Amino acid sequence: MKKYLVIYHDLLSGIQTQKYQSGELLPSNQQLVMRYHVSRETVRKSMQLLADEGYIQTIRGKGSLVLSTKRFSFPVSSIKSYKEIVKENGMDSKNKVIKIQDHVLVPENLLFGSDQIYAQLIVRERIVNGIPTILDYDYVNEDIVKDIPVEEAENSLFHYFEHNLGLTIDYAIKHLTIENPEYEDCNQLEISSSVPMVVVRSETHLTDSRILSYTESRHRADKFSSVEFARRHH
Amino acid sequence: MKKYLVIYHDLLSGIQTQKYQSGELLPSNQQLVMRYHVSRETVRKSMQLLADEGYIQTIRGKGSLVLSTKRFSFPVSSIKSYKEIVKENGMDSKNKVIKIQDHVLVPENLLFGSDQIYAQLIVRERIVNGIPTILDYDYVNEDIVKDIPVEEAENSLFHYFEHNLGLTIDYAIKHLTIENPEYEDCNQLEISSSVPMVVVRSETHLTDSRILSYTESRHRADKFSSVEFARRHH
DNA sequence: TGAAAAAACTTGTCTAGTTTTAGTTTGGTA
DNA sequence: TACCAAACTAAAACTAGACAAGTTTTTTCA
Repeated sequence: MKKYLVIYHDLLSGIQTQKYQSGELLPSNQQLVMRYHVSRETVRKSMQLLADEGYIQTIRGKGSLVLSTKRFSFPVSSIKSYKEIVKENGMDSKNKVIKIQDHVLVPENLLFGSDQIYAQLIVRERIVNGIPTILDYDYVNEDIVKDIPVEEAENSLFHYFEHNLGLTIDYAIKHLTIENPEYEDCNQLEISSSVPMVVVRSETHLTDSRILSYTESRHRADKFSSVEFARRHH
Repeated sequence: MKKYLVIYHDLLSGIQTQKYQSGELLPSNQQLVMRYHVSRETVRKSMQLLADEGYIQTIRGKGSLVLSTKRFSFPVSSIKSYKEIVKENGMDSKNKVIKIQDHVLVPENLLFGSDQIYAQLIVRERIVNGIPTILDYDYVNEDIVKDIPVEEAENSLFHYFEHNLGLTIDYAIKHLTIENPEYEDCNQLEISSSVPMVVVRSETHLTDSRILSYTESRHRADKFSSVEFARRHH
């Protein structure tokens, strides 16, 4: 693995296990240079990543301050699989595949101007702490992935793409709106039509910019919560 | 200004003015090294910023691809003043100060566990395309900023903090939830109580990690739209 | 002419330094 | 004791290279 990622992951797990507690300083760049036998630029690359993601705040002349750890959230501005979110937040969650359908045209309202393609549709329900909370519609580009096994969809599509197929997911564009529930929402999630839905529509891309999938994620608004970290560039 | 930011801003404005169109490649690292008389690492830092923010996709062996430009949005995962958003999106918008009040305790539900502080409260209404859309409650830390002039609040608080007071805003943590409207929401925004509200509560920090302000931003959900770019780190 | 090899570019990672900027500590002086 | 300046520490920005790993173009030769 790349050196700067090794250091990044070491420090991150140190923060997550509270070896480095919030309010404390991380080891200085120079200390890490000696510990890992790398150049300072490499150490700084790791720090940059941690700072971008809101884990630390570097202060010139002082050191790198560990910020207070994040609270539970559905992340809008990072790419994580549902499995990863559940794991990070220690949630009790189940994943139910409702439907898998081959060779479906991706609906117009998910395309945002891109070309229309055929995809494999996977509909899933996320049950968080016993409550059906999210309905997910994944349209996976059939030029890239074919015949997704049900048990993989039940587990994690991202994990299947990355580990079994060797694909590298790189970036996504997400649109978030609030909408009235459809019949399907009320029916599947067992809610009244007065509960609004948070709808996140996204395009997921590979490193070569090809579109891997379109996703529509429909959340009960009353169970929706998102925490975002943002940094200002001057 | 820092060299890498000069290059970053040059390239960004080139993308925004369509001098570099989406689907095309930016000038190569080497070309930029010669054009700006800087080292390659400096050029790469600029590219890194553009890639992080979703403007380009770098492809090894090929170059830096310009991605399709973003559509209108209220950004959740970046720190921008309302003024900046309006400008970027060419919106017609008015800003009305409703109330300014000194020495107010910041409400518990905005603190997320931080210590309680006294602040100057500024309540504002954002009128987008003639429709009252957003209610903003800003609680500005009175240890840092005192006596904000009404005309500055009418214009842009961020601009006042950064340009008049020389403060450097650095990062923010934002919590997004969907809630039922309060009486004040319906009254000020002239909406029925059946329109849900998108509520964004945030802490804004300075470079030294001190909290500059707490903000509660209440949006009519039917007028809310957010586009986010997310990159996966491997 | 066609295929393979080589050259020329591209970005990615890393090194080992220098100079600048900004806090912290400390020690002397009024 | 209060305060200022100097010394110290640590990160920020930058430089000038090296080599790797891809892509594209050109050349070579069978």
